[in-house]
Amino acid sequence: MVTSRDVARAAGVSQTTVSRVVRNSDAVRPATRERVLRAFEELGYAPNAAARAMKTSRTGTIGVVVASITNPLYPEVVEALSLAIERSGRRMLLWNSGEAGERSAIEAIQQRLVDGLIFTTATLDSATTETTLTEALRHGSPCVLVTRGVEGLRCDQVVGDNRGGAALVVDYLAAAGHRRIAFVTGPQNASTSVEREQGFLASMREHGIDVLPEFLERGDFTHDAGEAVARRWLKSSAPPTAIFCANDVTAFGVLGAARVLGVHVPDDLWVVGFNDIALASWPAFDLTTVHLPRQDIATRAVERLLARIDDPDRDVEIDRFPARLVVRGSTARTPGPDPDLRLLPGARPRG
Amino acid sequence: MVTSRDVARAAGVSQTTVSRVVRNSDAVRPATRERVLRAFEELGYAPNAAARAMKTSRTGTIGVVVASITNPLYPEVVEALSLAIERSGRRMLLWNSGEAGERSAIEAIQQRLVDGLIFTTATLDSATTETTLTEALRHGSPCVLVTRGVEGLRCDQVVGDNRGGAALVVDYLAAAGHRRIAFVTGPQNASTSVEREQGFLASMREHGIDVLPEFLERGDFTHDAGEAVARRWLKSSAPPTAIFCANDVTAFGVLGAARVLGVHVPDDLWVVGFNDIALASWPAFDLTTVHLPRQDIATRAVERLLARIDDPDRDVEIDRFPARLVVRGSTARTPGPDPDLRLLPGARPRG
DNA sequence: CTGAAAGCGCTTACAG
DNA sequence: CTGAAAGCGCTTACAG
Repeated sequence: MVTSRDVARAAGVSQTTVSRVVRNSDAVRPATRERVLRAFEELGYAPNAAARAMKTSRTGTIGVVVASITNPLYPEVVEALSLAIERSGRRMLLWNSGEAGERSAIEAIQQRLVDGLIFTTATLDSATTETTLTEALRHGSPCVLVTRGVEGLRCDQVVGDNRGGAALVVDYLAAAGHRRIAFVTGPQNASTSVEREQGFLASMREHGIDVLPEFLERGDFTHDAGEAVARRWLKSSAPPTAIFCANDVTAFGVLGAARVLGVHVPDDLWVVGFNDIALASWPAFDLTTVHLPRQDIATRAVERLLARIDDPDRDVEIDRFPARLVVRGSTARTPGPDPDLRLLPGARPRG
Repeated sequence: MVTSRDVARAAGVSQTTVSRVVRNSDAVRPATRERVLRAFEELGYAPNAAARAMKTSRTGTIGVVVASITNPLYPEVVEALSLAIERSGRRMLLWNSGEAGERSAIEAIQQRLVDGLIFTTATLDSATTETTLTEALRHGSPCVLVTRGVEGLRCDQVVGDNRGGAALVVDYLAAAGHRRIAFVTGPQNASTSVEREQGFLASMREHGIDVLPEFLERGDFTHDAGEAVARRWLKSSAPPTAIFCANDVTAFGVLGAARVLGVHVPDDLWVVGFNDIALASWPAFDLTTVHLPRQDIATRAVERLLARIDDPDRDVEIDRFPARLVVRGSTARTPGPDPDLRLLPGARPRG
């Protein structure tokens, strides 16, 4: 390995000067800098990251914890985060395995392998019980929650307006005359699922539409859950006229079931998702859904984390980004009772 | 920060002994170990990763370079790799941004931020021109190529049998009586695309089927490319009866175009992909495709990398895993001229 | 503008 | 079984 000492010898300067050139200090004479840079080239020098981290107690690495990268939402979240992290001149260490990944990430921050952690899949039990996350927060480790939040947790959080987004969907369906509206939730420990369900229920109440108990089903954010639930509903004697899913992937499963059973979308059934992932706009799905500004959320999350790393004692902040309805072919594009909905999807105020 | 020195003081032992307990050395009396472990708990000690890395010149971190995590193949590749990396007790640093990511990764290995690198998206120009990859190899940095290879490069490579997989598809289509077979390639600098095209052309020749020039189209592995090409073909006066795509995502685009144009699959058109990603089995696509053993490939790649890290001078090895045809609803499941194909997909020998 | 020296928090011979 | 000491490769006051 080539060290700064080797470079110093080759350039005929002290190791201190080499270090100054590496860090772009201006306290170096141009001619000296030149000589040192030439020695860099010749020897193929690269400063040792571990040594640097030890002195500065900064690694330049940000950890990101994801429950499952194969859920198609997360590649988009990870891409947005990695872009923001890269723009800040840092690197991304990724953990992919849910519970185990979270534990391993917490360990990493305690070992100072990363400067901070971004959790994309926090679970709601962190609000009340001791988890690896609460433990990390107690130790003062810089953490930010993104996408999924935990109300009441002393931790920076950057999320979307899930209740508002769900309400937009109900407004839209109700305005089009739907009454038999079914809802498929996600995991009960995900804030996204819980808040979307709350938004759905509250908005249905506001519109004076009953939620039939059999039209409220527990899902788990997977394609198969959506397919299974929809099969049951669509084969029943009194199926829903619209199915709203707590995420897009579940809605894809619903569309799959409809196709298999010969139920025509949107003539016989409207389907709505949540997240507006890239696949939603593919013609195979052409899914009406709720859009969240993913890149803005990711960028803000990284900003918050860097601020927290700089000043561990700053006040905790919660950012909530607005949702927007995106109307596509899985619901009728043709004018319903309220044509404004078509023209300004998501622009219509609630209530 | 709590250091091993703090723990030593609290436990009334030397810092050396603390280090021994951390590394699970057996040269510590059980009673002493107990006392030290208690001090760990009390103080919340975690060994500093940078200090350890500096002494051992091992970081326990493996870098993975991906061109685009939002191409649905790569979450599956990354998941398989991360599982294998985690099983080896190491961590994964992920770069997501193609060219820039590759450069940043190479920098990281030179700074000894990672012990080795896995490239999932090597480009063929590395065979002949100087790239960041060839530079890294020249410096003796441990690298492995997975999924995409570069023939003639002095680097461990773990890939699938792309030519053989493409031939399985042609065998299958030809046996079913197809003659008007079109092919959509991927990027010309990806070995997967090039080899699948070569396999397609060679097998078509073997079967004595002409490849019409207008039925060989350059794609780029994206959904939109598949959709655009298929729209053109399907609107022409003499469309193909089967479209074989160099990857699944392109085939999804073809299926989307068929749906939009009212072309029935598989009655009027057969569609075949390559990779067998999870989405291929969703009812929206139900895509016949070529399966590669992704987890086996990933596990082998990590093995090769760890071996290379241990012994930088060992011989370069190329592993090529067999492909298997998976027949689904985008091609007729009903018996064609050769019913064996249905019963033993992929089991039929070539030639 | 430049350099000698201390020290970041570990691991690892070495000596006992 | 235990500890004192050297040293991994940097950064950063400090002195000149």
